[in-house]
Amino acid sequence: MRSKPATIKEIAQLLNISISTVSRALHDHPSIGLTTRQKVKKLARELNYEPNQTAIFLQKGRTLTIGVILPELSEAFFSSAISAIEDTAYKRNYTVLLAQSHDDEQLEKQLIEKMKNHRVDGLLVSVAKNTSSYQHFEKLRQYNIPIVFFDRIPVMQNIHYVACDMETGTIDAVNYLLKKGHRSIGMINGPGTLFASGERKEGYIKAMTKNRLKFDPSLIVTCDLTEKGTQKAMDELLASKRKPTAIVTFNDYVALFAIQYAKSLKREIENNIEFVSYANLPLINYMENTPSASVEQFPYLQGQKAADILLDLLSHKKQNDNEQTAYYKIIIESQLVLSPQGSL
Amino acid sequence: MRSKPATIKEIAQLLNISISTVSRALHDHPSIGLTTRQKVKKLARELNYEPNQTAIFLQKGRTLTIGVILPELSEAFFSSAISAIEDTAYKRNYTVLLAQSHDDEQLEKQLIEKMKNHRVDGLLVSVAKNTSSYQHFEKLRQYNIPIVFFDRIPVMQNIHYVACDMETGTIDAVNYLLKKGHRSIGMINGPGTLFASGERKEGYIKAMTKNRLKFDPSLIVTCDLTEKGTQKAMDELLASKRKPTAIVTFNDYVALFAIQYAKSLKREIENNIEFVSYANLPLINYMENTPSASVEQFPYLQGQKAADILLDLLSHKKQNDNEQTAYYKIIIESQLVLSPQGSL
DNA sequence: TCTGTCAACGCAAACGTTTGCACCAGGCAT
DNA sequence: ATGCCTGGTGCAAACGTTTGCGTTGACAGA
Repeated sequence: MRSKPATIKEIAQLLNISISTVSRALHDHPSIGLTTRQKVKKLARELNYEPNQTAIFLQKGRTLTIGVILPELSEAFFSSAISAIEDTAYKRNYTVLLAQSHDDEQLEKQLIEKMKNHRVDGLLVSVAKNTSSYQHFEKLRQYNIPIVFFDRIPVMQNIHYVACDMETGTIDAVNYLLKKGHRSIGMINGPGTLFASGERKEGYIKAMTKNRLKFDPSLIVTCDLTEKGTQKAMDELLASKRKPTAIVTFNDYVALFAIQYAKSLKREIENNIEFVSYANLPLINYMENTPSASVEQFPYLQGQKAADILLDLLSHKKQNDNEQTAYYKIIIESQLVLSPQGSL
Repeated sequence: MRSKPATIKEIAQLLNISISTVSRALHDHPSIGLTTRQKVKKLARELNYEPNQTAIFLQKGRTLTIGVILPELSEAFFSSAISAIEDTAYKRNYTVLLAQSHDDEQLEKQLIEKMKNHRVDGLLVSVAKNTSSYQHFEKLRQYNIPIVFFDRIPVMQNIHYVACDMETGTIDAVNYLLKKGHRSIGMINGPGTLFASGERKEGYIKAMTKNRLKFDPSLIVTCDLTEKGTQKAMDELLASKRKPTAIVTFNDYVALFAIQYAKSLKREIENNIEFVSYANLPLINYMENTPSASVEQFPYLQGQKAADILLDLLSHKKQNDNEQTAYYKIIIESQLVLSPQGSL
């Protein structure tokens, strides 16, 4: 019947008491008499009263809202992460404000602004793949809006983040290939700007040296993660003196591009290259010509942890406020999983 | 340096002018002199002023925010839809508040409440699969918060929705198979409780009868969408008198299970069965042994349309306000798309 | 000189809450 | 009787904006 939601004010008028009394009654403030309290609550129920959050936000300076900015919602990895984030936020009575950067640095900056305007209490960010300057993140620090990064971590000091340690997974992956007899193992890595690229490289090198194998830099090439970029990377790799018989690729997409490209070359050798990748496609299990193993990155877990950290940060905010000393740096161990079909 | 964002008030004090002048200056109100306007804007830029949305919301009664409630974010269909929704909302300067119901009716109700408290301007909903009562939706009507449903539509009068018509797509699929010479076409359908199953069945029957072929009920089997269920369904189908040479499956997962199972049988005939499915896996393009065609449901388009409708509704709100007469009922025609690799 | 016009600006209410403080009656001890 | 506490309540400021209306001052026309 009513088109506008009931307000505390109306309740007060109807009951002939003051606004503050109503407010306190609804919050079970001890200084309100039992009878008034009950009267207020009763009427509130009848009027279907619901507090206007926007007013509360303005008054309290907190919105019970966290912003999430990530590159692409439709990517399996991120949709899984956002699912986790929403779940844990919901449990702590927070709501999530969503935005995707489409891997565009400019857009990412705008979104940060927007989130700030919306006065989110905190931010969860997986940075765009070609973001190179981090001022927009720094800026938020001045406003005391905590950020927790996940998966795609910027190269910054003093930040909270949760990421998956690709190094151990990579070591496992290389060891796995070595054990299968491969001696020349290539790697198609991501852009050097990504933290994740560094880890993969480190893992690769460590695994090689630990196995007393010499590390050939020409066996690691980078690419921009596009199909064309992958093909270029493959060309480089195949042109190297020590043609790799196995290749570790930056992610499943790159793996698929590379595999298709290798097949298109129609040469026996290229066709028999064994691939290992990093899991982000749920479907990999259903496919043929998949990488023979994948390094699992646990997107749901990452999202969950990141949200947990942020919410913890928010609930402890009063205490340490600006004297931020400790930074969360959660590392989830990646894990090598063999494809069901086994090797090629 | 400053921990709190600058306010309009501070600008006013620093410039020794009134708050209202600052506000108007920032909005290019004609009654403000050029010089003051420039002074204000300059200082605002220097102070890094950003309007506090929560205050504006309170004052204007609109939040420039839309809520989205859907069953499961990590499902490819929905993650694609939400991606579209976010994109179109962003273009119109809206932000999306996200929540997933996990197909739980109770949770869905709570989320609706929460969205209402957050004063979202409108709502986009894909209802939980076992939601049976719709009062929580009705209630919103009283508060004049428009809802647009998409994909999963409740059985209600006078609602806005956008959905995909599976029937035509199914007809196309069957016709396609008939044209390729198949005469015995099987169907592995979903549970009878799903609306979507009914549509598929209808389409199948219509296509058959329209082509003057008799409809053999034993060629339609249902399954619970699991791998085991699919295999059972396949067994039923293969045991039927008229062994199908082509099969339409409820979705891509079922198709993959069925294809793998068929291959495992290692018999020439089973191995040559042609499959057509309903697209929900983005990856199908990268795979071998895929269905030779898919009925596309356009999740991105559905999300986009639904968001468009909602935003239109919101922008025209003043005019018609409560005298809602016309309801958007958008049906997107599903469409048969052939796999890139062509048929098997 | 007076009136009217108009550009430029300020006042204050309003949006819905929360909360520190003041207030008042009644009861109790001194 | 005076003082003091205390349970119960109201006042009013504050959060940051927007906006209808009122107020200036200058300047043109008479």
